[in-house]
Amino acid sequence: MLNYSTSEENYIKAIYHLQRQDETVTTNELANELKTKPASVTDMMKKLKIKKLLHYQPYQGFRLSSEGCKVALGIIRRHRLWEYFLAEKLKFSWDEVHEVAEDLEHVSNKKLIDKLDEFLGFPRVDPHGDPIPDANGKIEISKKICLTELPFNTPANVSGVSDQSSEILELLEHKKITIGVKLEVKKKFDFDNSMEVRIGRQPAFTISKQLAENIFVQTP
Amino acid sequence: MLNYSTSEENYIKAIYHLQRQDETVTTNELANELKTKPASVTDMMKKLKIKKLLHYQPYQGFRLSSEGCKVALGIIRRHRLWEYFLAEKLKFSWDEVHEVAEDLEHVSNKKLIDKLDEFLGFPRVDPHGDPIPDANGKIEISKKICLTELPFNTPANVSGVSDQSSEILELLEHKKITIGVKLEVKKKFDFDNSMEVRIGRQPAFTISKQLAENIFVQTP
DNA sequence: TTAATATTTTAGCTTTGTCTAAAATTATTT
DNA sequence: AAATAATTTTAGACAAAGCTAAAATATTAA
Repeated sequence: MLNYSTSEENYIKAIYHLQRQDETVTTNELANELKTKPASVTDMMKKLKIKKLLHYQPYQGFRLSSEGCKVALGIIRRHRLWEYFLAEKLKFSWDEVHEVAEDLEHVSNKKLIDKLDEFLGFPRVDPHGDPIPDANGKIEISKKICLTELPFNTPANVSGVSDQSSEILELLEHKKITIGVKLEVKKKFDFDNSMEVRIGRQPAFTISKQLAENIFVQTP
Repeated sequence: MLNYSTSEENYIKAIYHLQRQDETVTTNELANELKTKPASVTDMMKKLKIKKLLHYQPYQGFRLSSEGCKVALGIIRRHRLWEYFLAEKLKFSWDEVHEVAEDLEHVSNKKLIDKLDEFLGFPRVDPHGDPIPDANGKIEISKKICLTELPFNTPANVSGVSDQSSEILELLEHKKITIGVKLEVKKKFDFDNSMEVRIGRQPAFTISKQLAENIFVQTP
């Protein structure tokens, strides 16, 4: 596996994330994501095409090649392991880890990352509930859905919240809803769209439509 | 505290280490240390002078300003804390940590480093026995001397070995001489320059001239 | 104290990654 | 289907950090 510059890595990672939703990524989308200019994107795309990391025909958008995907998964593995380390060991709060991991992820020493993985006990998800690729780049693809879309009686793990205000965190803490907790939906009420959910075997309790809309879960 | 590029940081760090021995650092010395060319050094010196990180008159060599020293100590703090982490937590061996820390040291997030320091229990020396500057840049200046120069009956901590061959490591392991161990010299023999040393209160034992020449110690 | 040698600096070129402005292409409307 | 609008690419510049070769300065030696 070759070595790529920080800039190249940031482009590869951004394309990987953007092409999840859409089929092919456009120049403007990527420029917007990376807070750069379309002309810079085109320059880099030419470079990454030569390195065989992506498929790209002028004016037709681009997507990662299988080699490009492998590289992206390596970067994401590093990013998420560092996020886990920062939250779990250094006691960074949930919303701080991403920014710091953005820098750490570019230190690409395979032995370092594999030993870090081992030290952390081979975690399978990062502090936001996103899956961590293993040393071979394998990743558990479990789609993140909104709690409002979870069918009845289907256990799912809480994997994140979209709003990160202190107000919502206060409420989540009170209701003992934290990342990784296993939830299932028992009832929904059409009147106000509130729902009753249950954590494990504990008694069910009610959460509002507003809260449910901000909670994301993953089914294994 | 401003932010500096990886390249600038490498120059600052190298000057810091070189000016320990000598008073003023020369272009050739620095080029040699950084495996670069004298012309590149001159370019960077002009840049660092403008940033007030060093004192420099053309053809007269250079030394760090007090601001430059502060920056250097920050880099060294990061480097040595990561070295400690790699050795202590990730179980990297002694001679592997330096190279990996060379990359990690450039991630300059103050909160990250201070939390790492706390997580590690505020270690005072790195795995080579070199002191770690604290969050304010204070460093315990204890000179590293060769075991052959240590006066009789003066306890000192083993802080490193110059040779790192497997042969010497085997011998050190056998004699239970590891980094941090407190030693004192009891006797020297002029015939072969061998010496008798003692670890703590244990019985004294003999080490050869060749071995003593490769062991460095620090007096508190 | 000149002359020869070594060191340091300058000048000019290269690469990487960015930018702006203009040209080319694609998409949308009328 | 042509005209307008939006997107994308090209062309040309710039800053950072490096290099080589030549010029300038210091040092050493005769």
